[in-house]
Amino acid sequence: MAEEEYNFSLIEKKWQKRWEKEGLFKTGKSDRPNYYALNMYPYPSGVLHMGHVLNYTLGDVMVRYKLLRGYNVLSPMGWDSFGLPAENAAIRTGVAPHEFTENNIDRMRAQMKRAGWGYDWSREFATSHVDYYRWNQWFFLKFYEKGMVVKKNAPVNWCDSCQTVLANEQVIREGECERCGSKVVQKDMNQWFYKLSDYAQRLLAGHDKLRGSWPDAVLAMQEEWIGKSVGAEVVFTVKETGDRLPVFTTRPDTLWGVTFMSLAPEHPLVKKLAAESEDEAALLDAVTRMRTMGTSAKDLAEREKEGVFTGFHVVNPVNGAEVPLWVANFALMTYGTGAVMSVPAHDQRDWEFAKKYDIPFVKVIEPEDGSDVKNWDRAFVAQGKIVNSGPFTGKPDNFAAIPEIVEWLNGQGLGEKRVNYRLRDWLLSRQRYWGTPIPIIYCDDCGIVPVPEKSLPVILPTDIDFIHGQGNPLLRSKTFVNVKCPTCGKPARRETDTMDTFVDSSWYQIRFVDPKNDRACWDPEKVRQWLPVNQYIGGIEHATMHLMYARFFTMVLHDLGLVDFDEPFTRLFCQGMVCKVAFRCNDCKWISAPQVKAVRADGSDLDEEETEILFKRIENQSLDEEGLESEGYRLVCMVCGEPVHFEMTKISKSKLNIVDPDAMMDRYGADTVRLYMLSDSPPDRMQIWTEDGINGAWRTINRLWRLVMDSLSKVASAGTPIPADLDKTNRDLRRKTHQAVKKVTDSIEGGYQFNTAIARCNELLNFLRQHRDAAHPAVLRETLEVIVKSISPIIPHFGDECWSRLGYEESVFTSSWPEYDAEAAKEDELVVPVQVNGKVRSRLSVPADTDAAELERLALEDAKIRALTEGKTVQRVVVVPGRMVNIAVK
RNA sequence: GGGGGCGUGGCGGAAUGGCAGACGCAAGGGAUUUAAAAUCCCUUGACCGACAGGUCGUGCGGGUUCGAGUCCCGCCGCCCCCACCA
Repeated sequence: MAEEEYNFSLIEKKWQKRWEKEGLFKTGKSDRPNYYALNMYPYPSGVLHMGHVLNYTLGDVMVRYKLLRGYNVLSPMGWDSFGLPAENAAIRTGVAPHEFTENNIDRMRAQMKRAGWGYDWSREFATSHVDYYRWNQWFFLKFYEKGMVVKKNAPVNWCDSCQTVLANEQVIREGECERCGSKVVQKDMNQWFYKLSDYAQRLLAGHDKLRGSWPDAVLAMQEEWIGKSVGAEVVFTVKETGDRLPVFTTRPDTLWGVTFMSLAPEHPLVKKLAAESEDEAALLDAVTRMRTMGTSAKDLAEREKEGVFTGFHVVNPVNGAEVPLWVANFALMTYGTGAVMSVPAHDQRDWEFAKKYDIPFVKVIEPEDGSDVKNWDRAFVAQGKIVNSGPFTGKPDNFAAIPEIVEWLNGQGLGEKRVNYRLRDWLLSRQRYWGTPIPIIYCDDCGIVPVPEKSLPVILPTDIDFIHGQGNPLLRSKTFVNVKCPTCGKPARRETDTMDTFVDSSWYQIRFVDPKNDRACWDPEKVRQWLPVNQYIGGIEHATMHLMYARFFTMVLHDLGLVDFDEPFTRLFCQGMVCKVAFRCNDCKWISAPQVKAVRADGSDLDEEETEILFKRIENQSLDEEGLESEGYRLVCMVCGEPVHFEMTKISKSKLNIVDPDAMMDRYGADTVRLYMLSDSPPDRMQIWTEDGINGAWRTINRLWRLVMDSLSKVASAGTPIPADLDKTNRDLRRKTHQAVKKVTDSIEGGYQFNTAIARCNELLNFLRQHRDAAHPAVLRETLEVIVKSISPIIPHFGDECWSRLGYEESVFTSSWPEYDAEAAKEDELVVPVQVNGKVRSRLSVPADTDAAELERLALEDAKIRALTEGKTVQRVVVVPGRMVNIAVK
């Protein structure tokens, strides 16, 4: 038999050309039901990484599956092309950002085509093109008219390395910049904001709609980020000056226990009181010191509570008590009112502060044991009896009494119910060049003047000098900055800040339905046809950034009457991280695998083969650090000789454990890479990359190929009917085939379980390999077609090649998903386990339709069972026909 | 401190409350080969046993059930997110 090697390189190119030529993924009007599948579009960094490969492969499998299921599928791709890397490259190399961006797009588009991902490229756009970003400006004006965008002075996050402010959401763990990882500092600045916080309640309420179709983790993160808390606002008064001082509290039940008041260092009242203070300088000094302390989570956790007494007092409205007013480093200006009523007996933070500064404790909630605050070693925060609290003294359950207390406060005019959110407004301005210019003009006479709609777009100028450390280059572009005031015509100046690039990604999913429209942002008819997105796929790192902004933006667009839905993504799927073992040297930090040397405990070298085996075991986790040591090996750094440790971690440049998708496709082809990414684990879990793993996927493809090729001479021509009177082997083969159809379909429909779908195909493949010689030609064809179709969304080039070898002219993706024949899948004989007291003791081979009574009879008659039940009392027999028999004996 | 997720062989992982370990990787043995690669066949949870077979086994402790990896309660461990949020 002539062996034909699977030539992936020729085959993949051939089918990519055909799909493009035949417009397989071009979408227009159709009678079929619509399905909009979207993957998070990439920033054009220039190269795809493995995270992209997993993301886009998942999306592509769904697109092809839905095509086979008869849908009219929209699968677009574009570029999130504004942002810092292009601008930084310009500073470094002198290449203009647009040029850098275009080059990167060309490279990545070629990589995407090579991976075989099917997109409607006629819809492609890049957000840095004026045809796109002009609509950012148009939306800005619409938001402005509606009062959804404001300019305000506020404490903001400043990244010194990126030379720009950042939104709250873009400061990640430990107070680092989301882009560059540098420490972020707080500054007071006058900036543009979208009023995200106005939508806190709507964003939260929307979760009801999304629950079940978005990952729980994402909803939980958003909920946490929105941070709703219900409580009361109570107005205290500064005794000496009469200034009103409202506070927010979730614990109005402890109002009678307030023994001091804390102001955030940035609180406006601090400056005012300092001016009236006897020792202004000392107070301001202390406050300044507090403000310059770090704000990262780590800093905060390690930092001691610190404060300074202002010399002033406040009056507690519920009982007239006069308590000292402090400035404290734990009070945050950005939450509540910036002032905290402090109850040391019933709040751990206040407890610590009061201990340090010797402030009194007043017990107002009594624990069950009746103990006193003197005997506590920490604040009492659990449920208890209200004591020492005016009209509420004696209430048995403090938490249950809260609504009543709030009601009373309201009646007395002392306070009212208040819902507070942690969510802050979305800081929009960026002091950088490569973004959408904010369409605003500043006029000395007219103030802030929005650019009139008819003067849009405000085009980002290209005559720009990029100089490192000189701030936003737009400031130096006289032709850009100098402009006439649209209202009075006098000389005025343009806003030089640009928009956060997350504005671009907040509505790109809508633009894809009408990407070339130059008269409107979109045609409402096309939007109605496609949106909201049926299935969105991307990384979970966007849970509180992009995904939150896009939801907000959609809600505002809805309220502006521009769309008639208010959630952008009906279903969301988040893929897991792609990980690989990484090596860390004590001295040089992360090092790449080739820089690691394995030696024996005595320092002697290993030969090449031993080394290879050892590293393979480390890579596939069959050897951990302990095992390595106990086997008498250790790893050393080839650069400095220091010991080396290893761990499984996300593939990244900085950890030096990257896998280059191009190199993998050179070696194994796109289909093998795709198959491997999906075959091992469920796609929402961590994926581990190993050489052995990709090699296994390569073997699977070749096994399949040989099976199909070796069968070609035997398969009947398409359409040959399957005879009615098949022998047992052929009936078995048909049964397995149709059981596989059902299982594969369920695996895909039941939530992206491609690992089990692939396993089912493998099972069928293994079965067919054993029985191919006995297979009837028509049955053989049926089975082969099921395998090829089922696997084709995952390895599409392979699928189409096999499909054409099976004699079809058209692409497999224009055919239809295999049809499940329940009759053929039915078992005619079953092996039913018989348990005694829950343990399997025997098995019965019976016709599939044997009823319960018959099963019970057969089970009790079974020799093995009788031996075990002899002399005992059968108490109960549970029979589940077709499943099992359980006999309870004593 | 709060929230989310997870815990099954040497590894990734399968199991509508009903035969635990599908499928794959790694490992061992064999066939083929001058040799290697590739391919094909067999074995592979642990323990006892020559075999037949038996015993134990899904992080730990309880519970519900004829029957629990799966459901309930209480622990332990790991991962992720948030965190001086009043």
